[in-house]
Amino acid sequence: MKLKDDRKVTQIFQSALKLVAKKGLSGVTMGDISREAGIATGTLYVYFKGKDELINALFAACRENSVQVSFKGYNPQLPFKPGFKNIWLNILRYKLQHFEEVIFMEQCYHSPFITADTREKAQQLSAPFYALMERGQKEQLIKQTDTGLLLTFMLGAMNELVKQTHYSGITLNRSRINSTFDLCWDALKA
Amino acid sequence: MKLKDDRKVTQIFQSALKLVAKKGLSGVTMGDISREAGIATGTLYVYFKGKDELINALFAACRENSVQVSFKGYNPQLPFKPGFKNIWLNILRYKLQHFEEVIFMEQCYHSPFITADTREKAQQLSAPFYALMERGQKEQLIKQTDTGLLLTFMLGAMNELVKQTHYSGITLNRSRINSTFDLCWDALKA
DNA sequence: TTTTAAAGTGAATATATATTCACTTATCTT
DNA sequence: AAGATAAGTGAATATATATTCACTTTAAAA
Repeated sequence: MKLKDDRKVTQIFQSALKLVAKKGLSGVTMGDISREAGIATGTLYVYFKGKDELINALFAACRENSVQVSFKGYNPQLPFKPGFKNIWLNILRYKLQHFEEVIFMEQCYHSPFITADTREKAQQLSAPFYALMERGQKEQLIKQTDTGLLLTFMLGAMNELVKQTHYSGITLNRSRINSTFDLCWDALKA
Repeated sequence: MKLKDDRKVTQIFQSALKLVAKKGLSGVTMGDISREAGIATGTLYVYFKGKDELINALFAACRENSVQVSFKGYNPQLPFKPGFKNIWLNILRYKLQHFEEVIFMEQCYHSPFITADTREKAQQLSAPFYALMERGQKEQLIKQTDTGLLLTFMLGAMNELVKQTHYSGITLNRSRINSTFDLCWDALKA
């Protein structure tokens, strides 16, 4: 028999992301999403039990995807700084290319949609980032401050940078990206 | 005859902030707000034309207040770094003490509630911050990078730090605050 | 090709939420 | 104290939104 189409889920997700980035979580209805995705409202309920499940699934998917992409090409054998920059660039590129996800995740953080379970699973995916900072600290390259604080500082700054870049319409060229990296590195370096 | 009570507006604002921080903008209803404020739903409409106006007014009030507090005690005659740290501390303290506003502002940024006009007026209040960074650059103390970028970096990092602090339940003691300042300063300094 | 079951539909329904309004209460003025 | 006006109320109404379901379409299996 016919099978649920993965591409359709992607399409639903894309539509939801686009709308949330434009109108915020509070401004998006199931009707909006289905219209944007070019499907009937009822079809959303074929794929998801309801709005809550849709939002939670999208949240989880974004998180998994972004973490997975972040460590692409990272080789722990290589020296710390280039490895760190590699990951930093992966994160930045991902956020720039998936601006809508940045906004969506931010909006979700304080919404009643995201369940404790979803939140917890997302948090668990942070482990590799903590490990990275700890390595930098062991090698005396990174400040001996609470790793949670360092990560939050870095990722918070990056998020806001991505937003500013998006709104100002500036395209980050290589030199601009490098000077942005220097801001981060100078902050974190021991 | 009787006058609309300023304290009641404050009470409404406080209730809205508290609820938005807990449930997100999408999860808060006019009924919730009135219940939390201990008044009838109809009373909200004595003070505000509707939900939109309430949210916009709150947004503007938060923004004005935070900017005003930021420059408290700043004396441009004094050297840059202590003046900068003074402002930085003002901002951090404000955000820590008004955590709910941090969340509210973040949630609002991509909501359909905030009008272009409100947004513009908020943006105009940023001028003193830009001027501050420009001064630092003139004195060769701050990196010669786009001031918007520098500010975004700093404020984004601070926001996220405040959130992390809040969730982890850690109280920032003096030494912890200082090391956090060092992260910011090291990032920005020339 | 026919059969079968899942995928897809969208108008109808249920639910949640904003807003109104006829009325009550509080406060100021004379 | 009486009259006048604004503030406050909350049930009733209007509106927006999520969700359902009887039905149609599609595609795999027989």
